[in-house]
Amino acid sequence: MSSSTPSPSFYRASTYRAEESVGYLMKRITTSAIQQVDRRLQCHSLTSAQWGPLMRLRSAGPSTVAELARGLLIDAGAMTRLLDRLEKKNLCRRVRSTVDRRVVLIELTPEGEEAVAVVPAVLAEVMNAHLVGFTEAEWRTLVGLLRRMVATSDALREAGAADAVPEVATDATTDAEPLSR
Amino acid sequence: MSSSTPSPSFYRASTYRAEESVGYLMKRITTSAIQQVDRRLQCHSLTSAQWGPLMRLRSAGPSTVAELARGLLIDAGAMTRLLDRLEKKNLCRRVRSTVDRRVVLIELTPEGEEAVAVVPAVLAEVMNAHLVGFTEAEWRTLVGLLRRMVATSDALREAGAADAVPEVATDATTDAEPLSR
DNA sequence: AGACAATAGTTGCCTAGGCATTTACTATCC
DNA sequence: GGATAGTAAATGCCTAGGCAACTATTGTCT
Repeated sequence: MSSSTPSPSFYRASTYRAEESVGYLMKRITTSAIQQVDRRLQCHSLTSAQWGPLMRLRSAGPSTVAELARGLLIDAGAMTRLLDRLEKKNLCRRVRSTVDRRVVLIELTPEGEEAVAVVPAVLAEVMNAHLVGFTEAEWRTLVGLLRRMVATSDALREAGAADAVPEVATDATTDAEPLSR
Repeated sequence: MSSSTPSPSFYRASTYRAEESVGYLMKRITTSAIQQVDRRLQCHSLTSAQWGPLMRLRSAGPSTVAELARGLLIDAGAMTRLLDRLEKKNLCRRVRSTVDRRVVLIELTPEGEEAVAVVPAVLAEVMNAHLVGFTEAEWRTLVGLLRRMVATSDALREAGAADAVPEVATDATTDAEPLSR
């Protein structure tokens, strides 16, 4: 492995400025979006973290804790506690699997289905509001560029996971280590 | 107020899918970037939240708690506690202002300056790594689009703050005396 | 001068996420 | 068939952010 394209040099340590960083810009945008969504959902007593699992359960049906955590990019432990809060609010429930008694299936309650029903409209509204002034072509361009970055980040993660394996892995046969640790 | 351009309809409630949402895509990218930065800075015992204030202090010099919080898009209370941790690690120090005894100026310690020195290189490296495959033109396009979204989100926030003021607001005599702030 | 509002910072209470460890259960290997 | 490794979920300890209440200080207005 590690035969990847070299990184570009758009940013350099000596000239790095947050205002030009795509990371900082994205942080500002996502902060705003989360805030707007929160504001619209607080009357439904849903927080920014809580509609995620509910939406996922709605579209994919009953799922395990691990599946939800992976899909929402959070830790399994955090997911357990998030589900505790949702279950306390009676929006979802845990059902122990009978075939493999380790796994817990999470499913929406009727109240959960009702609560999550308003979410897609809110998300669409907030996203659209942040894209005021964009043409459809510009929007598609943006989505395309972001998708490429997501793919790159996935590749980065895989590469990192590979060299994070302290076992057998690569003992002395690593011909190139681009960014290891 | 409220004479703004109507929002586009790129997203609709009935067809909303996370995979096409710029919000979800940005979340995935920023999650990855934060993770990568954390990994590279953990040997310097700096977390993803902690290099922010240090960088800001480095480039802008001693600042107040409120300035830091605003620049880093976090709550003032959270900033107080973050500074507690940084001060405990001896990376910055609080100095009570003599002209206005309410304000606390935060300044880097020598250890803080040393610790933050490596940060720009890490940020540049991680950003570049996420932009593998991008031409410079594509990168500039992306930054341009993101900047427009940031401007839109700022406008959204202002508008929201405006209608969130239930008080005096526009009484009829407000335009007469713009005196002090 | 004294009442008043505004501001800067802090603190308490809540949700939230990361990481390491633990517990229960399952699969595998000899 | 029994030790062992692996897996799913949960738990403890940490950092972290939002919001509301509070304290101390400053500015303003009459």
